[in-house]
Amino acid sequence: MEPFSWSSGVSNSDFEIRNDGYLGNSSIRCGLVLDSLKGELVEAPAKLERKGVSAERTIEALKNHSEAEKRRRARINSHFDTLRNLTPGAKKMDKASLLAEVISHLKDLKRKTAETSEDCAIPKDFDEVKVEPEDEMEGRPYSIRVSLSCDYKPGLLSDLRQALDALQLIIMRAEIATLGCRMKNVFVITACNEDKVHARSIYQALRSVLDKFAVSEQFIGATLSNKKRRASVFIP
Amino acid sequence: MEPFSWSSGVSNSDFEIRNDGYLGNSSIRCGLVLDSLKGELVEAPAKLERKGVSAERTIEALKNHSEAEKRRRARINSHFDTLRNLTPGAKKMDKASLLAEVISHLKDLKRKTAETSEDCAIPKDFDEVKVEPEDEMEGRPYSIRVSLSCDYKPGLLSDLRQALDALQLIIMRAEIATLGCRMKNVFVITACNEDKVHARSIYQALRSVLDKFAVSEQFIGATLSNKKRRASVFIP
DNA sequence: TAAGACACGTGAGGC
DNA sequence: TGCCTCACGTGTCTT
Repeated sequence: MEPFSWSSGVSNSDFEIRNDGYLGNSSIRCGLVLDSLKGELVEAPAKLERKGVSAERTIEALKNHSEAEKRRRARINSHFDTLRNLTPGAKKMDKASLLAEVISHLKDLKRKTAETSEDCAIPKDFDEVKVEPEDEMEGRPYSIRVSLSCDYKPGLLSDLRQALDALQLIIMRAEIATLGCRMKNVFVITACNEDKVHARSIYQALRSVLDKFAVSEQFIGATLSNKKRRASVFIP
Repeated sequence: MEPFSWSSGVSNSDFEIRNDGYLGNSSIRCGLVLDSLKGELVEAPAKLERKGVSAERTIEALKNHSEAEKRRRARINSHFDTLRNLTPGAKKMDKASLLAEVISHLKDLKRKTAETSEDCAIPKDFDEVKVEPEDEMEGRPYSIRVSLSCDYKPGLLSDLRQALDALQLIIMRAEIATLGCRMKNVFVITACNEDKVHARSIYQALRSVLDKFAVSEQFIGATLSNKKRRASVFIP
């Protein structure tokens, strides 16, 4: 039993015809390819024999084509290499995994930059206290990032600092951004001792400081704070 | 004149032999390939005829192979699509250009994050005043980024502020980071009127403020009216 | 042996 | 027509 047959398209006469000095593109091959749908070897679609094209020109074109394709592959692969070099730990990684890694890296960086610019750039219009774990602080584990937006008030910062001191926390980093009368404050803190830092108590301590200042404002009067509030609107 | 010859390896007997039910991997092809170095069609290197392998198994293997390769290509291409989607303005871009774009984007983001973390994170050990153009501020053109590291001193910030006010500058953004006794300060500023901002005069104004405090430290012990001064510090 | 990754040469299709 | 990009099936090397 024969699974396929040579007889149909690849007869001797076929070869003789194709050997007369004029070649179609695919007549270099014998014309048998695997048809993966049918699962058998079939005759390749017959090409027109171009009567006006010489074999030399066809070979020349074919050579140019394959060389151009080679250059294209080289170009792409050099970019792959570059990516491998500037992606940490992605050396000797196959193309698919490398691309996946690059994608996640890209998303990561995008997220991080968005976060940092949100972090420090512009105080929010509304008051906010945020307490979240900070994973990437070298050395100290269990450090915590606190960010809060509020109106600027004299004495508020030192009160905040005292509140954190009372909880026996070390301030690793402090950033303050102001815009108009608004203020944004970012702390990175760890515990003095090796105890775990309790986000909830930090939040409550800071919140109560802010509340204290908010209450004091109610007695001062609304006209001043209105003016201040308006000041925060006029700059991007 | 014939540029190549069919006679050498692809005789009729060759085909008959290869049609006996046992095929080597490449015997499906006729065995003629383009040698791009010599620029002619040459006989492909002859494969061993594996006597123990049936044609069915070979076809099966070939099918599996090509399908696996298809899956691999699909995997890679889907990553290319993902990259196209999350790279701004890289829709409908060919693979090489896309990769180049991704690479420059990646470098850009890396540089930006490094800059911002250098910007704001930790005050330098040595005193420094840096004045540089800020390109990416929306709305306002000709804005300038000023960053300076120095020891924290009471009253220094308000003096800096007065110095900038004297130059008729608007403070768009102010960030302050402290670590121990050191302080880092980043301002983004533009001119009040439409005049071009002069980096040199800004630098000199800030430098003279720092110099003043450096000198005054030699005479005074810096213990005086700490709290009062600190209260007036953070208003842009 | 089998499965995976890669480079290759080729055909198709877009300007 | 020529040049370019892409998908395809294949040969080869590695695990």
